Amino acid sequence: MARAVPDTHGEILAAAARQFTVTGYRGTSLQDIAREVGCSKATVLYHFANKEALLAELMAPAIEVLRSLDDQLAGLTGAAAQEVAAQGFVDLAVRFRQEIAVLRGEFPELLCQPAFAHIQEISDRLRDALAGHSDRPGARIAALVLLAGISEACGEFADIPDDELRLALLTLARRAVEPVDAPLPHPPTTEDKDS
Amino acid sequence: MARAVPDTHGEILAAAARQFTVTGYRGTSLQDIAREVGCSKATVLYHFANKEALLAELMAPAIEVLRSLDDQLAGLTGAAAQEVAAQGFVDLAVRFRQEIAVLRGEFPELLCQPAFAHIQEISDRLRDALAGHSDRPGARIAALVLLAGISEACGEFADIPDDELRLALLTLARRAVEPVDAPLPHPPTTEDKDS
DNA sequence: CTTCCATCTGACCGATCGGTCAGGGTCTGA
DNA sequence: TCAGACCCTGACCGATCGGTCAGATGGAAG
Repeated sequence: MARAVPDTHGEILAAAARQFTVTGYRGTSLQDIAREVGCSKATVLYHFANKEALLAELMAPAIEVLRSLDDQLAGLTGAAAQEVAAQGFVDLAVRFRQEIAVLRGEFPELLCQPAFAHIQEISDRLRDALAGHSDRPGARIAALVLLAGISEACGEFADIPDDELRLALLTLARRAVEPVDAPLPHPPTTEDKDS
Repeated sequence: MARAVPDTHGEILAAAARQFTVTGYRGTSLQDIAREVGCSKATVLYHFANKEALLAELMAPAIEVLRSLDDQLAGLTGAAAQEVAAQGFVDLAVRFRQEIAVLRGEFPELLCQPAFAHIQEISDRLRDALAGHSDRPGARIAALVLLAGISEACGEFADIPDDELRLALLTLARRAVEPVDAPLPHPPTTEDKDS
């Protein structure tokens, strides 16, 4: 009753997020987004400088969290780094299921855009942390498979509640990560003080 | 041996494979492929009916192997299904690193093309087998993360020899798969006899 | 020589892309 | 009443896309 304030800006953002996850960034045209919102393509470009700016605003919160995770990771090594990386990334992936799914496959090209500067380096560090900073191929491979798999997968479980998905992914990550430093079967209760 | 037979057909195929893995199917134009081969765009379309036919011929061997894996999987249950699915898919992913990387992210749209009929159902069955045919969310999630992760990742390890990559991925898969109710009745892998 | 056929090409097509632009409504505050 | 900010639009632009087509080239067969 009060007022039907349109909030076209937000509607465009939401429609873009929906379409990007289905058809991908490249595969979604501004026309498609405008059609879903019910406005003209020119309106989309009135609210956003260009298509890239739309994507950047869409991804901003997720990128912010990724950056702070990167800060947390700085200085950590070994099993501690693995645990923080796993927890942090699973949290991030679950919270931003849609946003992360947007990047699906178009990662390499999208990373060239200035809005995503340094994202490549950050995810490289994240992968390195998840591998326990080991250079063993097995550890590196496991880390990459986990990161890619979680990213790819969590967009497809829209029906599973956040908590359940987070728990399942974290359990999986802990099981899948290649144990570092001490491949012995005894429980890893001791945190390493040096490396 | 000094034969200067051009084999333009094969060169186009190889160039397309290379470019698709880097820029994706949608992101690669026929012009791009022609430029790399050193011929005209019309030549590409002389050798292939259209862009989709090029992709189809590129993926045919991988799809054939995927189909036969699907046949092997029929009738298997529990841990046996998990093991066969893991081994089969890791083999396939390593052998067809490039081909699989092509589909990167564009899976949902590409699957609509007639050349890829039933691929969706086959990979659903594969995922189900890897989950030990369990309907527990944890098992389903682990299976999807593994399939997606392995697909995504193995294209990035061009520097690692097949054998090493296969072993690392298989070890990871066995570690990451959620164990089904019934453990393996006998020590796993009486393998090492396969060709 | 002529004929034939496989190969290859430049010119061209319609469609669609992201993006620009001038201008038309609508609301508000002076 | 009017100026100006805000929101929105149709028409249009150049570029590029996948794809078509008539014709040039060159080697083998007759």
